[in-house]
Amino acid sequence: MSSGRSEHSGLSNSARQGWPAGFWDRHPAEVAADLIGWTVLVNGVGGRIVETEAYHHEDPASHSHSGPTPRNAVMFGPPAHLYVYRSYGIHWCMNFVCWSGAPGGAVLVRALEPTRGLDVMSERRLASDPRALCSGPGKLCQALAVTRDHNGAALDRAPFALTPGPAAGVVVGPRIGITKAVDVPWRFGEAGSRFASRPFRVS
DNA sequence: TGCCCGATTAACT
DNA sequence: GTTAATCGGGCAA
Repeated sequence: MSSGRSEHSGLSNSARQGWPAGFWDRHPAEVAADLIGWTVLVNGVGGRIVETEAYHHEDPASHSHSGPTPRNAVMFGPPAHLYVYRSYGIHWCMNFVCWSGAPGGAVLVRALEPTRGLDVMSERRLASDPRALCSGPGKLCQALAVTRDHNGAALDRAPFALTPGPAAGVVVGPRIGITKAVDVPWRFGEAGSRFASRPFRVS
């Protein structure tokens, strides 16, 4: 990777990335839905986002619900940055911070359709089936080698690249693995994708 | 300081 | 369907 960018074009970083103006300054559920179909790469390795979940500062299930702490501080910082946390003492999970009139919003990236660096991801995951590489928040962080070191990183700067792309359609459902606000339909996925962590209920 | 529990995963029965 | 692995955050004592 590493092309010679960073010229003084007068464009913001987000404009160079092709992000729509104000994209991140919305409710996390809107951002989460619109991120379906986009491509996220870390050092050139990654794929299309096919599953996301939204978390909001007033949402009991969100890490940001009780206000800023050392762990979730990034959620209260600028949008389009990465919030990475340890899950069950074993896995890493990554979120994209967004803004919704108040700080504390984020989108959990739950699954990717692998498109770049399949060989590297297979080595990291010790799995060859493409559907086993990024079909879960812990799995995709392992496949992309995302760890606490990336907490607070900007999405428009190396090693990250996040670019818009089309989705076949977006399906919605309740979030997974939480015990509070279990009925809020803030899980989003690409319709018909075989790379989700779990299937969406067909409506 | 100690205890409980979690935005998970893989390997079981 | 059930469960162990594993550890840091949050809260009670």
